[in-house]
Amino acid sequence: MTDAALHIHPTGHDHAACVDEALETAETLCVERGARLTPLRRRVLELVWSSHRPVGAYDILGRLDGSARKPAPPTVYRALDFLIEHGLVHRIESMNAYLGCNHPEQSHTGQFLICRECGNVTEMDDDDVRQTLRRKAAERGFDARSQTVELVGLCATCRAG
Amino acid sequence: MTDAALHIHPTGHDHAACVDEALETAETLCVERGARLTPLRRRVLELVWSSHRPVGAYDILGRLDGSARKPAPPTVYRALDFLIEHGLVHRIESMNAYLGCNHPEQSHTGQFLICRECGNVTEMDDDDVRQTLRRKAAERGFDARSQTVELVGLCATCRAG
DNA sequence: GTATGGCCTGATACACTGTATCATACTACA
DNA sequence: TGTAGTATGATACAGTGTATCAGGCCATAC
Ligand SMILES: [Zn+2]
Ligand SMILES: [Zn+2]
Ligand SMILES: [Zn+2]
Ligand SMILES: [Zn+2]
Repeated sequence: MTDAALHIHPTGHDHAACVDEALETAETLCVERGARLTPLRRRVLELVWSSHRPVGAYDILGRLDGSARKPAPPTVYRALDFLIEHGLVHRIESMNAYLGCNHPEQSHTGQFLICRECGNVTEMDDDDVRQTLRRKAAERGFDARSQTVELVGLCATCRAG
Repeated sequence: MTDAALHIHPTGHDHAACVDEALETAETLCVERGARLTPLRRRVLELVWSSHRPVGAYDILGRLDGSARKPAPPTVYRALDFLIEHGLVHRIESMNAYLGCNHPEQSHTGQFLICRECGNVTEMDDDDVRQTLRRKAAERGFDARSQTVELVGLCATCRAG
């Protein structure tokens, strides 16, 4: 599972540490909330975190295949639903794919920066942006309850390279 | 979709005028640009404009059926690609559906206010929002080239009603 | 200890969304 | 008229997501 293709993040950071931290945070959070991070859900979360690029549900499904049984689509989607509900994973709407969140403490919807070159996605989670959108919508009489913000462009690394 | 979402609230506006204007603007624009707004593309645009709610590709496909021949999916998707390319239609990523644009003069990507009650969607196209997002992304070294902004909430009418 | 109820997973089948590919028809222009 | 480019028809398939029912696991109550 240490597929090199999954670790092409150009910053050369220690991604194993990202995964470890994400899993540990998830454990802690679920204990606090009385939510059950079952082995399956934990495994799905780990697979979502296999890189900083969004992962498709069927990619996850395929990689779960290594286990004894061959799970079916609902298995993955249910696990993803759980993880999303607890803020551990975000869905990238424009890609039909899923991305791990690295600060799931408070539930939120971030803003996503999608690099069209390397495919990496980073989350902004900027409160100014959130408030600006809320206000601009309110000026038009619209009460915004959830926000989807996804920007496509070039990340710092790919601009430099 | 819930029953409520299927209900178009009675804003009482003359929607036939919306459609007429949209089609006329499209005609003009395509002539200016040397683009060919063929009967099929015009019909698809008309169907997208059948309401202020995003329309699915297969909904369009179904309604095209009234014609002599029964078109296939690629027919609709190609027409939609053309319309999107010319800014006449936007794709709502979070709904896998398509919405007519009422100011397609300059190509743009707007911000969409999606009412979860009535399903109507209005476009903001606010330059402050656009610039704020560009700037915030740039602060993180990210060069944003396109933006997807979709807010879900309650429209003015549904809040009042 | 057993029963009950809730939650999690397995499994089948299907619905919805979008694309690859090749063939045919139409348009514009030389 | 011939030809190149564009638009549509048609078939088949790929990718994404859900409905539904059945079985398994675990905690609490009796
Ligand atoms: Zn990492
Ligand atoms: Zn990049
Ligand atoms: Zn209207
Ligand atoms: Zn509404």
